Amino acid sequence: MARTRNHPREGGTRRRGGSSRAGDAVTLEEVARLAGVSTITVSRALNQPDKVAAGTLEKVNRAISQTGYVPNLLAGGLASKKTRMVAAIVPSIANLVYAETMQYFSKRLNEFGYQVMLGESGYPERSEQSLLSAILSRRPDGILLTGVNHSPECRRLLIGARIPVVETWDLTPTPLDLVVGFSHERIGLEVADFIAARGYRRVGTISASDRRAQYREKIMLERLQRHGVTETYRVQIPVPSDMRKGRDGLAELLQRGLGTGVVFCSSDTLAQGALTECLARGLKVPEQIAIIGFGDQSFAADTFPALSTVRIDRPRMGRVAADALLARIDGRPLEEHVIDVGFQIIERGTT
Amino acid sequence: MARTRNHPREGGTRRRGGSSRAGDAVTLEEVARLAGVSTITVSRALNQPDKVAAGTLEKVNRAISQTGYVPNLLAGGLASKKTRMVAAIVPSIANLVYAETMQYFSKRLNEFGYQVMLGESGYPERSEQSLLSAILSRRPDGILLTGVNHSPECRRLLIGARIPVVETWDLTPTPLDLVVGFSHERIGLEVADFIAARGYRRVGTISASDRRAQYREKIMLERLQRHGVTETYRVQIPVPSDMRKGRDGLAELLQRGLGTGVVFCSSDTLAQGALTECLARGLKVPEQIAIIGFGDQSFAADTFPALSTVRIDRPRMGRVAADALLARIDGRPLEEHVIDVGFQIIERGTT
DNA sequence: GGTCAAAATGATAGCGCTGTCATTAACAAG
DNA sequence: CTTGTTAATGACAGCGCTATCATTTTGACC
Repeated sequence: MARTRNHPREGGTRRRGGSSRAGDAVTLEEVARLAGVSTITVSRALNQPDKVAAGTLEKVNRAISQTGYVPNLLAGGLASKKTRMVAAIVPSIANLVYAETMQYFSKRLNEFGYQVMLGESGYPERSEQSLLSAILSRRPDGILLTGVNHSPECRRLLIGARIPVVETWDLTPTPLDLVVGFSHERIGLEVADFIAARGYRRVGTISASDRRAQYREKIMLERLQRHGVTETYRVQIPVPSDMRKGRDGLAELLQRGLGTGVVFCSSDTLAQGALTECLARGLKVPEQIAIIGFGDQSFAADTFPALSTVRIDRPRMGRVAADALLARIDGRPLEEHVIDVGFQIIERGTT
Repeated sequence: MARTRNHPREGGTRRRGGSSRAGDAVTLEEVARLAGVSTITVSRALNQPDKVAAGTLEKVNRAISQTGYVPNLLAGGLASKKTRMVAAIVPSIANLVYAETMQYFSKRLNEFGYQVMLGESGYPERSEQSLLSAILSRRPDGILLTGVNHSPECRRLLIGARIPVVETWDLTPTPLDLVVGFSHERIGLEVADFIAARGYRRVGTISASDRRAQYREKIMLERLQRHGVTETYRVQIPVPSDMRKGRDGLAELLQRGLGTGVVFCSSDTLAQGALTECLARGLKVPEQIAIIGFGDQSFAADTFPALSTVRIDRPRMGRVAADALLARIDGRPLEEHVIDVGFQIIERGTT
């Protein structure tokens, strides 16, 4: 067969043979030839420029820009066993609290030449294990996970991968490797104390059916009981949280008998929904219904009234997770394998 | 179970040379040996199971699960020149309209065995070119871009990469390759007509300093002029948009003299901020201030009053972009290279 | 000029997989 | 019993890069 089958998809713009470049992508070898050096020198010029003489460096750089060379990190990664890529698994990127954390995480990593590959574990159709497997196939240098609960198969895969792992959004004394997060238990306790201290006698909760949210709620309710607050109403909503569910949740609490009191929501979004429902019904906030959110998302300070909430320092969590991972990847010693970024109850207008 | 490996997880102390990782990763060869077949057969069992006899397949699968083999897609990609990875560049993942689109885009691609690598172009510190370059180094099989305006260097890189490209969130008769989006011009026109038809005589805008938002605003204002609506007030805010900026924007419009009228915001988030500011000031919506958002994000229907807005079908855009890319990657013919997913003005309670 | 260490560069051998044949097995038809 | 055809499997050569070690060049110093 005389046909070349290099590019089965039709180019549209230009056919082969046009410019200096024949058929395929430029390789190191081509650059080396043009610069009159060996391939390894070009490789060094790219990765350890200080190990190459200034004149050579210049020749190489000229050859690179002349050819429009773009390194092939697949080949590089295969040879060096370093992909300069880090994977991250979050429940959903369409949830701002995770997206924001990822933004800071990626940004930090980018500064050090790493790329982040994002995976969403939120789909029930796709097991976390198959996601993890797909991700590990690309040999990331490290991986970030959300939460500390993983199936035995996942743990096995992670251990087998022998790469640094950082778990986030939770805390555990026995991390797989590293954990950067905060204590949902302490949040539950402190929110309960906060509520009790302000004298609320009736408490409602709107919580997503999310392990961590449920845990905060459970702890809070238990503590509340100890404070003598026993009139509680619970509404559970399926993920993903949105304003509608917050509105509906509040409506249901009301219908169940919560006349006045405070409502603790498992996210600011739900809280904003609850707040809106109060508004729509003409209920005074916080006089009749007080509301506490979770997350301290950017909008929390700007609702009306401004939302009282639990602040999680997501930028810091993202950055600290990135730094910890980088340190482990570089083999630098780490002071702590368990990093608590804490939280803070922010009291604004809704309580 | 021939587990000869030790427990390196403690490590971090091992110096270079000491292959704390990867040195002992299971390879195809090991699986092949255990299954008593050649490596290529294992490869086929994985990638084209129908080309392998049932018995062999079973042997191989047993060997795979015994060894805990995880394929190395770097090696596979290098050899086959197919990475089963698609890159996507969005301005910001912490902006739900993009995050959501990406969610649907990724989901579709995942179903076909592709992984998405996300890049954010929003940082001024990092040029789009360097981002693109970093991404192309990983040899994605295709790439999604946000917008249709790219620097000459970026265009060169993209053309040089010789992979399918889909541009989104805009429309152009001359896409680099494919474009899946909607017309900002038509939105500007229709919103203007909508506003004029309802008899608003005073119009304010709160727009992010984003090329597409500015363009919609410009077109709208021009058309409005033709409708004889000339009392206009414009506020421009820096990205990223948030509720605070919407509130401040509305405050500024009011201060500049917009007594009553309609305000067109470049995003639902800004609109929600504007709405909240009205609420805080006791202004009646829509009687005194009418508000139109953009995007139709999930919360738009649930604000109080519910937000009138321009709906963009993000799930569809994500899916269509994925399908188009998949078709191009597989070399399947495409009916259209320019796909308009349209938009829709949704009238709710704020107008 | 000679010596030696450091700097600069290069040759070689893979990394773990798949494309491309070539080979063998299995089996129906002549 | 050929012959031809398809199914199943394998040998081998890379893909484009970097680790490793070898070699050459440079230059500081006596």
